Amino acid sequence: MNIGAAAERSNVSAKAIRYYESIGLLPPAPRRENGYRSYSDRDVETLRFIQHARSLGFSVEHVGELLALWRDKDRASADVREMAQRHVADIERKVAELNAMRATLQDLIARCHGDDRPDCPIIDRLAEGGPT
Amino acid sequence: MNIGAAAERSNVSAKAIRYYESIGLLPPAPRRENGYRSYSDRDVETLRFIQHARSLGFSVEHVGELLALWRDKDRASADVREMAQRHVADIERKVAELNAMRATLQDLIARCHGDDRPDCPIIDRLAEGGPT
DNA sequence: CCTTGACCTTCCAGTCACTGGAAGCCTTAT
DNA sequence: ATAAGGCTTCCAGTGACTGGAAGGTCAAGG
Repeated sequence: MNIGAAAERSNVSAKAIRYYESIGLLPPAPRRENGYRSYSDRDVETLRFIQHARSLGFSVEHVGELLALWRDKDRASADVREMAQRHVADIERKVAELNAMRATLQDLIARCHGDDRPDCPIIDRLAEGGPT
Repeated sequence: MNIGAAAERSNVSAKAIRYYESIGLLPPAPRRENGYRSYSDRDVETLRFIQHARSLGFSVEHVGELLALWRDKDRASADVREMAQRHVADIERKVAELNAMRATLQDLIARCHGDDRPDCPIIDRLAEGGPT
């Protein structure tokens, strides 16, 4: 099948597939006589794997490691688990960071009357920076 | 004061200050005879404002709008408040997305024995994609 | 006077994970 | 014959910087 069909079936854009090939995440696809890339059902499975891993927030680099583990039938599940745990820790750090921002902003919003007067604790906080 | 001192006092790197100037977030700093940029205490306040807004997660573009509101003594606090609210909504979307990833991953992790056997629901889920 | 080191200047490249678009070839249908 | 659509490559751009190279400036020390 051509790249467009593989893209549709895997939910990975043709652009992205070429990109993955260019950075070595995927091996170069075999070419037809006309130069078109040719994909098998197996390749589509790989693309789906990538898509799922990406949608869980794994970086492309980590997806490469997950692919290697997937292909390694002798892998230790502990290795996969550890990667997932590290990634969860990463996500939790980001969530904590975002929640801290949200809390600060919501506090400021609550104290801003939000009418046509210029007085505004949000701007004040940005200007002063100290504990308002 | 030179860019290094302004950077130190504002907690914005010299590189970033030049970058902000290059994209028009800051007006071009006046130059000394030797070509060095010269900053006033007022400029440092502006840089601090930027730093605080950035650390609350506002994009550089939005920081520009916040700066404009800060400088506009006739602003309506409602405008500031609305920007902050939009930003909070944005943060909440991201948090929700991250939490969905985290939940899925934690579920998979819980069901992965994580020893030296290869069997692993995490890899299975990535490969199958369907509800495991 | 000269050097050393710490500044400062500009500009280019790289990050991450793609997307958009241009220019051009291939295939299929009308 | 031509039009539409898919394929190819390559270049540029995104956001918000950071790192580094090449070179000018300045103050202190030998």
